[in-house]
Amino acid sequence: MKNTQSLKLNRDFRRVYKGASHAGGYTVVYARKNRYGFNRLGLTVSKTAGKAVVRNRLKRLMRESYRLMEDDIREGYDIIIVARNRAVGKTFEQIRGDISFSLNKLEMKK
RNA sequence: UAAGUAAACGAAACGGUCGCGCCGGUUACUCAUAACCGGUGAGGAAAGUCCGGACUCCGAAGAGCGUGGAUGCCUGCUAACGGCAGGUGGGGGCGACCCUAAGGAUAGUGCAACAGAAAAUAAAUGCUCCGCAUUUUUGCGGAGCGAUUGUGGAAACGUGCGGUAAGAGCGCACGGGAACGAUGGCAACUGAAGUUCCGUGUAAACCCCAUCCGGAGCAACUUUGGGAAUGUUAAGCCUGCUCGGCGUGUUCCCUUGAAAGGCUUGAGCGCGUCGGUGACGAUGCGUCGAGAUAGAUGACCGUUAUUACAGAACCCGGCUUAUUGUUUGCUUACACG
RNA sequence: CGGGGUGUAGCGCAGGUGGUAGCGCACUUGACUGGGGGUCAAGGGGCCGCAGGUUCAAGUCCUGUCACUCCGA
Repeated sequence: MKNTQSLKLNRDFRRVYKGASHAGGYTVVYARKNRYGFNRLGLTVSKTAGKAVVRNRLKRLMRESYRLMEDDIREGYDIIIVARNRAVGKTFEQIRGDISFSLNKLEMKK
């Protein structure tokens, strides 16, 4: 993704969790403004969601959803997408629509 | 056709648009990096982490010992193994075929509930004979005996006949078991003829015997700083030598965060040939097929008949577990020829 | 990567030295009360996570396996 880095450190995650959030049907989206000129994306899937294959599948769907709407998102924010356990087995369109709705609610779209 | 049994193979393919990790090339840039082009990119179990190794460190990892651990029929294969192959003994199945921790109970110790006379140096109820007492019934004492008796998983080799006062492998016939044993086999084992003998089970109870094992693990481990003190012994540079300097060595203090290596060419893979019943070995030719670091394989669409279990994190050989499809050999039953 | 623990009645736990598995709460029935609560009495409920083995006999011993959970690097 051309204008986005991945969010890695635990202290960064804890900082973002204090920011704005919106819970959708399958995901929860957190966002907080950062000091950089680009976005940072963190993905979280709980261990209770399933085995490694299931968790990787969810992360890929979430990353692909973000990639396709990256151009419409305002820059300079840290964003975390957390998958809820009920998202297991859902299609790409369901996940993408859920994330898009949450980002609109957070007024992250340009 | 049905049921069963043993194996083998596969784990989607092709195309289009967007996107990701690594490698190579070109261009731009001081570098980091960016763009473009090309190549490459998860499994049969990658899983569980149950064994064995490689590798690294622990001063050395060589030998011995063990109130430690593991293994446990034999022979072989292998780097090694608790794995595999072939066989032996035992067990299951009508059969194809399958299962098997399978050394030692005359080295010693322990345990065997309940029931039963008795659960391991057998004798309670009893049976027979003798003596004494007693009207009889019977009682007491002595000697002999191991047949009988609700039990029990297991009861003193089994059945029959003889024999005897009563009895008893006491003797005989048939059968069973143990030790020795010809033959065959590298061995486990086999076990002819014959001889001797016949009081249980449990070692996945302690134990004995034989064999093997040093410990920890890639978050292993290695490299990459600053300052001070000490020393000039060895190697290197400044010089041909000495001295001196740099650097190196040792010790202490600060920094506890980061980067790089380890990281993929290996007991490798494919196809032949030869040896072996086989596991496997030898050899010829060809070939390079992931290497990330919050962890790369995704989204949408088309065609064909199409998906279950499931995602590498140092590597390799096994084992176990999860799970899908196809094919083949064989067995049994039924029907037809 | 390495190490440990747990699984037994609806729930929480004993029993781990082989010999027919218990305790508390809960549940059912009855009695006391006009009724409820409470108390008392009686009772039901288990193949001890699963599979196989050793043994006369396994919750207990052995092997494999599944799930949950904790600790260390």
